[in-house]
This record gives sequence, C-alpha cells and structure tokens, in this order.
Amino acid sequence: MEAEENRAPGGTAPEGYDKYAFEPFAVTVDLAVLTVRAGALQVLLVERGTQPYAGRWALPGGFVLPHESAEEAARRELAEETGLSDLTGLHLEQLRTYSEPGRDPRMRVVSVAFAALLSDPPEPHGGGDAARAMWQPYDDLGPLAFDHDRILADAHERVGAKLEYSCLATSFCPPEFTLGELQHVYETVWGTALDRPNFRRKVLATPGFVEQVPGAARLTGGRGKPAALYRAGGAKVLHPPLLRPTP
Amino acid sequence: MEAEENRAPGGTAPEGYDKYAFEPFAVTVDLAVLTVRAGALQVLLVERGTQPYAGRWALPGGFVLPHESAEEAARRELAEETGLSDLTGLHLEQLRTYSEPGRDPRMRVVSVAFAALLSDPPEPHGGGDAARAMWQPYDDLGPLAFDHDRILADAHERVGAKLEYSCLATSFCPPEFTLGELQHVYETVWGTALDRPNFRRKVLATPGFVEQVPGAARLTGGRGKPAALYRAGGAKVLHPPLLRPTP
DNA sequence: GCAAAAGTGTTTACGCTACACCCATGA
DNA sequence: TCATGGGTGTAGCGTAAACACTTTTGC
Repeated sequence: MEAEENRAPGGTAPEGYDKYAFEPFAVTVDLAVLTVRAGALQVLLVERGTQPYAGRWALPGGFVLPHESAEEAARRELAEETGLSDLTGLHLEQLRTYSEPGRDPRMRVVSVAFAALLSDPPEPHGGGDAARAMWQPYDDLGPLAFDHDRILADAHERVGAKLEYSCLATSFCPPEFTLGELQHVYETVWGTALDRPNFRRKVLATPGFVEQVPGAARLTGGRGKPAALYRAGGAKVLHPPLLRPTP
Repeated sequence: MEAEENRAPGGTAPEGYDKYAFEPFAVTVDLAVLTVRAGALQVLLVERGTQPYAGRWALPGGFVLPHESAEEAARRELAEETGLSDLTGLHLEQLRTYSEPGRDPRMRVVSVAFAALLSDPPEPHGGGDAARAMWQPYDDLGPLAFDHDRILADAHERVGAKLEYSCLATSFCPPEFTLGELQHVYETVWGTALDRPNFRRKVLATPGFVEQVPGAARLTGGRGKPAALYRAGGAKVLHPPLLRPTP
C-alpha cells in the first residue's frame, strides 16, 4: 500500500498527498552486530550520552536518510561505528521492523532492525562524541535501552536458526579458517557442544559449503596437530540441514 | 537507534527533537493474504482507482495510524478489506520492510509487509470506493502495482519454507479438517505431489501437530471412504521437519 | 612421554522412500 | 462393480549419533 488515497487514515484522503498532513514518523535502523571473539559471542554496543536511557547501553543505529534505503542506512551506520571501510563479504540481514507506539518516549519511531555478522572485528571508535562503543559478551549484559533487549534476542534466535539450514557460519570466520574454528562458531552461537567427527563429515559432505585451500596447514594456537585450511564455498543453503541437538 | 541525537542525519542533531526537521516518511503496511480455494493458491488483490498504476491490481494495505503498531494496522486493514470480524486464529506474520527510495513515485513510503493466511475466506467487498477487491489465483497474475510482485513472491517463498518446519499449514484449513485437506495445502503451496501414506505418518508422528476429533467421520465430497477429522494441536514447530521433495 | 587438537573408522539405530495392499463409500 | 479417496504394512536404503582409535604437534 503506497499512500493510496482511498485508504488513507480514517478512510479520508490525504488531500493531494500532503506530506505534512500527519504526525510524522521517524524511520531508523537498529543493528545487532554479532561476532565470535575470545571464544564467546559478542555484541557491538554504544553507550547513550543523553536522555532517555542516558548511561545505558544500546544497539548502534541511526536515521534513514531521505535518499537511501534501510539497507544502505544500516551499512553506513555500521561503517561509521566500526571504522571498517571494507564491508565486502559482510552479512547484513533484515530482521524485522519494530513499530509499537511508545517504544521511544520522544516521538513516533519505526525502526528496521538488522543482524550483522563480522569476523575479526576492529575495536570500535565511539560515534564521535560522548558515547562510547565497545564489544560486550552476549551473556552478561545488563538491560539495554529501549526495546533493544528484545531486538537482540530476536537476532540471536534468527542467527541460531539460520546456522541450521544455511552456510551463514562462514560469515563469522576469517577468509581462511579451520573446521575446528567453524565448529566453534556453531557451538558458541548455539551454546552446545558438537561431536567433532560427525560435524566434520556433515560439513564436508555438503557440496559448496567449504572448499579446501591448496596451501599448507596451520598450527592451531601452537598445540595439537596442524589443521587444514578451508574457504567458504559457493553454496548458500545446506541440504540437508545441520540441526541443533535436541536436549 | 531511537532518534538518538548524536547520530542524526549527517551527524548533526535534530535540534531538540524537531519532529518536522526532515522530509517526512510515510509508513504503510502491505498485505499478502493467501488462501487455498478451489484447489488453487489464491491471493487477495485490490484494483487501483487512481494514478499511479490506475487500473492495476495491488496488494491491500494502508497507512499506519499514529496510535497503532504495524501489526495492528495490518489487522485493521485486513478486517476492513475482507469484512471479517472474527480474526482469531488468523496467522499474520511480518515478512520484511521495503524501503527503497522511489518505490512510490509520489513520496517516500516505507512499507512493512505482512503475510496472512486464511481458510474459507469470504468474498471481499471493495474498499468503499471505486476500487474492487477479489481473490485471484496465484499463478496467472499480471504484473502488480509498485513492487508488489516482489512482495508477493517473498511471501510465497516464506510460507513455503515455513510449511517445512512449522505447523503453519493448519492456518490454511478450517477448524476441523481431514489429513487429505492438510496434504492438499502442502501440495498446493509447494506445487508438488506428496506420497499420501508417508505424509500421513509424518504428520501423526509429530506430537501436537494435529489431534483427532472424537466425533464421527465425514464424507469427502461424497466419493471415497469417509475421512477422520482432525484439529490443529498445540505444537508450533515440526521436529523433525517435513522437507520439500528435491526435484 | 604426555596433553591437546586433528582426522579416520565402525557400529547401530532410526527415518524416510517407494511401493503393494486393504477398506469404505457413491454412482 | 468400478472408481475414488482413506488408511495400513513393509522391505530397503541412507543418514546420523555415539564412541573407539590413530596422527601430529608443543611442552
């Protein structure tokens, strides 16, 4: 429905598309940026410097500008927030839109939420003013500002589900990775342990999930047998899926 | 991100939350309302009476009002469009948000799209003015107005995927239904034939998917053995999933 | 040698597919 | 009695869980 006259608010027409006839909506994006660092699932958060929720942590985000789509706004905000210039290979996925009246006490804000996955992320540099920005472990978060707890939980749930039937996990890994690292992504996001031999077979049996790097092996933290290196393959979906263990 | 000053457009603050500082965005909902009627997948469409796209078919939808969420707007629009007063048991699911600039030539419109599933739907009565509204078969649709072809395709894809791992199919069925009708939903949405004995076993083996109605059997269109009646059970997800055949 | 991590093999159980077959009804 | 759709049984294959085992490195 696109500003269709015969279905305008209350059934009356917005006389000749009067753009200012109604209380305006602000349209923003919110970003749940996830990464696996130091063996834990971490989230990029910013500290609010002003009311409401001053001093509380929140998801990064910002206004959608008149000339850009929500996806473009999300990429721009993410680049500003992380300082990353090369966002190729970044996985950015629209989650859903949060539109409840009153979710921002100041005005009507409709927010399009995104989930983004990074590997080897840089330390963020705050937004340019009082607000700090930093990575924080997903477990052990105080309550966030606004409805961001819920957005973050939705993002976690979505990412966990997509690991089952897509090749998304490679988005958490550097360009070349070991199967142990890939398995660690699954275990960290799902919070469960997986059987290594079976995991290995599943991954290698799925054509296009990963492909071996012809070069040499790499040491894994010094200890243990050197592991073979793999790259992400061309596939997007997993057939059959790699299901979470049912506890 | 909720109208946070330090991340306002261009990095400058929207001086004291001036709600009218920017070109306003219109926020609407678009509804992809699906049903299985006469053995075919059908969609609820409205005919546009005004420019742009006058005379073209479009998805129903409308503005989000200042006091309501997108979900509430979607339910209201659906009730107005179909004349249904009892929308309990209705499956209404947010699809995604379409925000590309230029998707409506008149002004900036950000639209939250929903997929809705109905069984035994009534004939719609147009929006109250020139526009007609009617059910049309999913296959055999001319190009729709705006980007509604894409929204509808996204809805179809999402619903097809959710049939695999959720109990969504019962939303296409009346309160009491036969397993043959349930199977027909799968076959219609997926466009494939399924093996009846195997389908039956899968469904009955999933606890909470369906539960038998203690009462008597019903004739199926007069011909054949009377089929047992089932109701939707309490389960929401399917473990293990009922996967589409891979052709 | 020992610990740690990578990689291989094997056994077993279950789920799914593909059929063949029987049952109850209307015309 | 035949066509139609509901319902049951079963043989065989493939996948996957569980666990034992070998290999290669650092200390």
